Amino acid sequence: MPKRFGTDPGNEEKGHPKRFECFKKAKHVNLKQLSQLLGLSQTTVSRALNGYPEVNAETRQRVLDAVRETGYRPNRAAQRLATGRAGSIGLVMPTADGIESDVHFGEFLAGLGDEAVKHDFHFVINPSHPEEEVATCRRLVASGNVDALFLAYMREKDPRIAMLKTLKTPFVVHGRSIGVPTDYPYLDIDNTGAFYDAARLLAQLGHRHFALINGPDYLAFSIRRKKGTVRALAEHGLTLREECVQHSQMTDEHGFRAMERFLQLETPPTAVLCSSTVLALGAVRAINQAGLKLGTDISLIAHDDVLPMLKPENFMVPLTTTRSSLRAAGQRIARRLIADILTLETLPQQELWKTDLIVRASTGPAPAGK
Amino acid sequence: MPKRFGTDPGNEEKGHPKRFECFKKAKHVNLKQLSQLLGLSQTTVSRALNGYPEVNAETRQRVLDAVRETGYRPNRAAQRLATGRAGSIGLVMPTADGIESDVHFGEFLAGLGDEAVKHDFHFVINPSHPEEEVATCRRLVASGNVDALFLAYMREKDPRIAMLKTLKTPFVVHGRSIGVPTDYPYLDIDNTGAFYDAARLLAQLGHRHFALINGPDYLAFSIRRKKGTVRALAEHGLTLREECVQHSQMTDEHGFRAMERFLQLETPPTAVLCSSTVLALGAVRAINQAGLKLGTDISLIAHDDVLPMLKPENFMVPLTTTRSSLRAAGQRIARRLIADILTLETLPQQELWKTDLIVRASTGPAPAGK
DNA sequence: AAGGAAATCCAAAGCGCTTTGAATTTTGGG
DNA sequence: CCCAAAATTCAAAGCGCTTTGGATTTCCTT
Repeated sequence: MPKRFGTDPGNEEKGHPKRFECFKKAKHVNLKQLSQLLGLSQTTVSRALNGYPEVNAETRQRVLDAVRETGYRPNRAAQRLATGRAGSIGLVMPTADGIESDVHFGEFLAGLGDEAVKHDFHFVINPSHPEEEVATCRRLVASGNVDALFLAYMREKDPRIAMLKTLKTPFVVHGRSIGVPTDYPYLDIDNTGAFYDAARLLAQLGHRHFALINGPDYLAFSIRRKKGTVRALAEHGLTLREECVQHSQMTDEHGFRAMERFLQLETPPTAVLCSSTVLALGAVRAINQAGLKLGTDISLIAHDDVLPMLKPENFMVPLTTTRSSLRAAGQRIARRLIADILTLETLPQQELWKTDLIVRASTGPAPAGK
Repeated sequence: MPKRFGTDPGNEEKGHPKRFECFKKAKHVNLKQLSQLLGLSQTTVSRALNGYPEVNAETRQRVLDAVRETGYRPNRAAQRLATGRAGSIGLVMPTADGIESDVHFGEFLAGLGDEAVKHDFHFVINPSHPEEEVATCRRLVASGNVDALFLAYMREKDPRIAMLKTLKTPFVVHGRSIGVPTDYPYLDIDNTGAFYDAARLLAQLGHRHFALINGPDYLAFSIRRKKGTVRALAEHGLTLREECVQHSQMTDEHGFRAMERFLQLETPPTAVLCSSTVLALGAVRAINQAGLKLGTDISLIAHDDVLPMLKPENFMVPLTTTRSSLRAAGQRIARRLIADILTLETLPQQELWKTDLIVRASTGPAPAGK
């Protein structure tokens, strides 16, 4: 039971506002006070601040200066009420047994937060079983608590996209679906290209037997990475054997088991691609355990999301990687989402980031005779 | 530059509200409409909904029924403006090179979100270098964008607590600091007890040489876990050798290296405690690599935060663990935080959760003669 | 120098909710 | 049956911002 407030302390100010302003450690100035201070109307000040054109340049400058001096910050709740915008972005966090509430998510989130906090944007974090993602999205939008949505963990023919397009809520997708028109706003990295480049490098180094330790097979990025790999191999007259492909959560353990399995094959691979440095961790372990020398007996390239806690250069044998910062992607998406909200123009923007291929010690020429 | 709206579509409703209400797929009912519908004043309806006592029981029921029928949901922005409460909770996310924006954080966050979304609470996620945490907290509170703070990653004599106590913003700490009065609201698990229990079990099984693979040495939970271990050993006339203690980020790699190092000692430990299943992953790997048999040659107990992606029962040799769900902690803290905000009573509540000690196959009697 | 367009600026009306201060109805004791 | 106290209910005043619809001024054209 909420209890009633006593007399609102704010009322006591009424008598001698000036006095109290000194005491109450700069109790936030509000628009009214600011405009009085400037001898302008609230309208004009508001417009000056929000970049409307019908304000004299000089006046605007005066306002801006005053803002700096007084430390004025508009009350977000009031803005939200007046504009009808919620000032926050929603994100559905997949979460269930065996589903990746993983390292990668945290890193990405840090990027989002980084940017959002600069603009006083909030988050509504809505954990959801992957099965119910569509419903959760819809509910989130309907709640009116968010004015933009962030989507990730795209699948093939992901139903969320079509659904979101019917609503008028802006959204940005991290990744791209497959098999649906790509006319929605997204930010993705060139997964196909990354693994194409990586595989090609290894092929050029003479490797003929490849393996791929990938993410879950239902996620779009996994599919693309495989495609890139296959394509590069094809160009060298090589194929990727199905028994040399692993699809699973990107944990160390899965990396380990996959590699272990590969090494027991009749003709084990000498070149391995990993979808994450986390997977690589396990794979390298298996390689060591088998007594093989990374970079000599077997080459490995991993995709590096630039997780601060797992740096490829710190591996015993530094890892060759395709690199793209997950955090940077988070920042960028937050920026776009916020821009969308503020301008109200949902330009279906698409961005595809190239990855860097960074050669370190884990890659070398194919061992002779293999 | 924000562009001006056209004529507000909402205005068109004015003429024939009834008509449009049918079209605009149940455009949210607001308090005014609801009260008219009931033939009551907004005041009364508002009070009925917020649990104020001066409302007739029958009237309240009528209101509640109407809410159910109309699907009325108060506009949060308006509430925030009227009450001055922000309806959101702030969290400072430590993030820097080598700092754990780790798995554990994501899991905890899922718990927070789970609960918060039920009450329409938002988050303000503020990444910050650990060095600047105090300043970030202060700024976050000053921004007026949050009305409660969540703190984690407690250190010894953590300065944030004293700071927060001077502010009037409610907060809940996940964990407990050390060396400062514990008169603040916290939720912690009994780390000392957990590791005491674990170490005692191993001692009872005849183990005499112990090792501890712990989290960062500056974090309170690490300190407590070590203390619990030492205490249990002392009761059995044993000591924990300094060279058998590892403090580091809780990654697989650190677990591996630590274990590797231990096994090279003159007298290697036969009993190992790990602060996380993630660490255990690495440790187990090192054990296998050394050709030792887990549960026979060497026993291991890990603390299990119940990460969905790393279940102790799925290890090759299922892990004996001390268990406490991180996600449950997140939920509980969110609940408390929200309660604090709504009732405005900052009762300095303390909770200390006991952990479960679950015996699986990774523990066994000390090998003979060791 | 007059008239109209363009440039600026303003008063006031909300946005949807909470809370105050007072009115109205019930209830209970004498 | 009357009156004060208790129980209910209400009208109206904000909360701080945005936006509409004018008002006022300035600047050009002819």
